[in-house]
Amino acid sequence: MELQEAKDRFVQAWGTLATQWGINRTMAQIHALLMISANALTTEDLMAQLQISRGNVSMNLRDLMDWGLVFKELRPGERKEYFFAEKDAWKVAKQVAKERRRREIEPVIKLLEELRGVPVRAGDADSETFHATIESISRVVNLADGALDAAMKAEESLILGTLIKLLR
Amino acid sequence: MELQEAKDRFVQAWGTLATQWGINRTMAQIHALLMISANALTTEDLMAQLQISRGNVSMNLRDLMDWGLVFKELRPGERKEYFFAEKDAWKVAKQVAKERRRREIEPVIKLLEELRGVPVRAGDADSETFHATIESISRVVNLADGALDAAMKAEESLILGTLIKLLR
DNA sequence: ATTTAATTTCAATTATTTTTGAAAGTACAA
DNA sequence: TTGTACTTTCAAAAATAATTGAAATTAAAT
Repeated sequence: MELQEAKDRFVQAWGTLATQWGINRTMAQIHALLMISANALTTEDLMAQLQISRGNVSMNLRDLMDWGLVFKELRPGERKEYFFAEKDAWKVAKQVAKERRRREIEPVIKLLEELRGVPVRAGDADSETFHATIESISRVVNLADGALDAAMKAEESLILGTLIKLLR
Repeated sequence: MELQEAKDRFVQAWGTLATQWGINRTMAQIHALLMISANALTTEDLMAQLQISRGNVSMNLRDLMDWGLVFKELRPGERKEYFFAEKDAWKVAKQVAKERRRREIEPVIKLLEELRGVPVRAGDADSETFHATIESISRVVNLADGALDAAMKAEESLILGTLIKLLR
């Protein structure tokens, strides 16, 4: 396989995977392309390589920067902006975990806290099931939240070591 | 808050969360409703409570059964089918992890293996970056794959214990 | 065998999300 | 200050995903 073909396959596959996880295909493709590029790229480069419009590149780059996955580089004497991505996948995973935790898990934890406060009516099967399920979900969500927090703070090697212990 | 209001809020919130994770809103709502219902529900119940069509219920129930999250109950002497969900959130999480791993992670691992096989051209910065990034992603994806596998096999208490160790 | 009570399927519709492209905005240079 | 080279914005269009509803299908009861 040629390098160019390999790159294309990677960018394509990453875009497809992203849609299955609620992430915009183009955003994932831009990110993938920046991750495998040795040099920072311009808007023009991204437009040409992914065959997409200027506006699309601009908006998705902004989102990627909001997610803390892509950065802007300004070169002295040049007007146009260059973009590059963090290439260490462990750092990327930690950043994604951090953002999803903040944006999605935290609001859910708040809702679950509220729902746990709804009074149980003893003898009412529906009320009891509701409570038991909310409690069960709370436990797991808090567990996941703690796991993400731990992973965010941990080194990759520490997680790996822990895993090996878990697996044997 | 009334029980009915609490249930509605939960079903609604779960549907919204689902869309952020690439899961169909209605599928998540049906699942949520079955999780907090003491009794198995019929297609009619789901249609009425979620205000959706028969076809929609039918298709999403099939998907939920494919995911191993919802089951069918046949009552002697009754023609219609009753549906219920696993209510233990830890078991649900394990099942989801198992399915996503099978459906999504495994194909990615296969692709990454292939891309790792593409020969590096020493001195070519783009080729070297491509390789380094693919290697880095492979490490993290395999780590996540192992973590999911471990979590699938582990008891909740074991994960919790491990987490506490990680956190201190 | 026929009727009946249900479920499933899928083409057409509707809703949602993404993308475009051109106008507006920004800011550097002359 | 005007022009130039770029970036951002956003209403409209296009693409994609979800939903409907009625016909087809299934299978239990008569």
